[in-house]
Amino acid sequence: MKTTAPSDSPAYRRRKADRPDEIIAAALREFHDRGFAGASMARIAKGAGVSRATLYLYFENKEALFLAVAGEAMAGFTRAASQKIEIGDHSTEETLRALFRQFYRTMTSTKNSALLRILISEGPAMPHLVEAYHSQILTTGRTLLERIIARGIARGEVRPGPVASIPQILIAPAMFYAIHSMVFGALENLDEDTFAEAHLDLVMRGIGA
Amino acid sequence: MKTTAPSDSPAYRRRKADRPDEIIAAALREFHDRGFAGASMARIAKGAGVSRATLYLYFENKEALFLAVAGEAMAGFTRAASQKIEIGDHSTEETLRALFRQFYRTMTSTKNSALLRILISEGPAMPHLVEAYHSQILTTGRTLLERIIARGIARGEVRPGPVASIPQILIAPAMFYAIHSMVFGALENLDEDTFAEAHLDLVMRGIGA
DNA sequence: CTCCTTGCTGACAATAGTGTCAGTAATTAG
DNA sequence: CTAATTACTGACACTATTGTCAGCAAGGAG
Repeated sequence: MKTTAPSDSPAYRRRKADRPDEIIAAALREFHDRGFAGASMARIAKGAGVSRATLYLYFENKEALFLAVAGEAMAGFTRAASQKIEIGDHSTEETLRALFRQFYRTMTSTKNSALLRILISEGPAMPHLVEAYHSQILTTGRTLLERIIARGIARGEVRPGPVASIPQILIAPAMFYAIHSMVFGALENLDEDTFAEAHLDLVMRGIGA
Repeated sequence: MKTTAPSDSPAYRRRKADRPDEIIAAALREFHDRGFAGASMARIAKGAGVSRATLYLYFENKEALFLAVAGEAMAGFTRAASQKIEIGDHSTEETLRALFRQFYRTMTSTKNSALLRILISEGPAMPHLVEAYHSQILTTGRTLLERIIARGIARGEVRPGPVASIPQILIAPAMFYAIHSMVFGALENLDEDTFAEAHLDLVMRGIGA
């Protein structure tokens, strides 16, 4: 009783070009919700609107699909980041404000919070993934912050001190926020703007000259 | 050829009192390494030196064991925390220094970093666990920070401002540190003392009057 | 319209894991 | 030393999931 005429409206369409992205999108959701071990290829297939066997047509196995998902999320992250954060001729405060804003917006997108969760939960079992994230994202962000701080010191806007040697600490509140809303978002919603403002205030007073 | 005389040295000992703790300890390792779905009751049993069936003698099923593990970790956390952090008559800086030190020491213990990882990865599937953590630990910590800040303001050591309304942000760097070493510890080791010092410096300048 | 290529699927092992149970043997009581 | 108790185990049934493969049918080529 599904179709009046069996020959009309084919059971499936051939869409070789679109499949990988659709599968990756469905897989991202599943891995995000259930982690690597808990994810089921059957559910991913259903989410992507294909049969389970099709997954193996495009990805060698579950782990290959997982790495494709993570790689895609990382690519998206760096793509979004490199767009806006070029250091212009603004003050240190304005530069950091723009950087943080970008960071908050990026980290609260499902895609990147999923990447973060995945990294934390599956890290021990996937050292090459951790390594990739570390070299592709962390070191980039670190040198960026270093440049901003060095410039701030040169301009007399930033005071040299222990913080300057560990620039990563400046974005810690943003990561805290991301994780907090990821885990406790349902129970207690920290307002993003308020938090971001407090973050910038803390940092600017904390490192200001 | 295992034993010369079969009747000597029994195949197992009955140790009803010690089993639960040993099982929970083995389970903590397994859940930490593999997450809930990835954990295997067989490996936990082997780690605890008992047969798999014995686990079901003490815990109804995998989830019950998991909740026992998480509950134990939380109890240990609050036990350790409530010991030291009573607010004495020290300056705000000294109070925060002691609090942070306690926090760094606590969070880098395997037990609590495991709890954190578990919470992040299994949170969506275990809302009651998230709720328990939130009410037992987060709110306690929050009110503690609030008291410290309020006292600091009253004394003129702390400046009122946006940070004062979101006291959680003060421990964000410590959580950042915990997660960073959890995920990237093998690749890049942030020195705990250096980081803690920068943390305190950032916070004290950030909120100081 | 007919044939051919190939994207896609349903069905098939094979494996790994959970939870159960009757029975064994370690320990205690008498 | 004997009997009763019960902590503990090995083996079983069952389910869920992964990865494979021969064959069907969608859609272009001629």
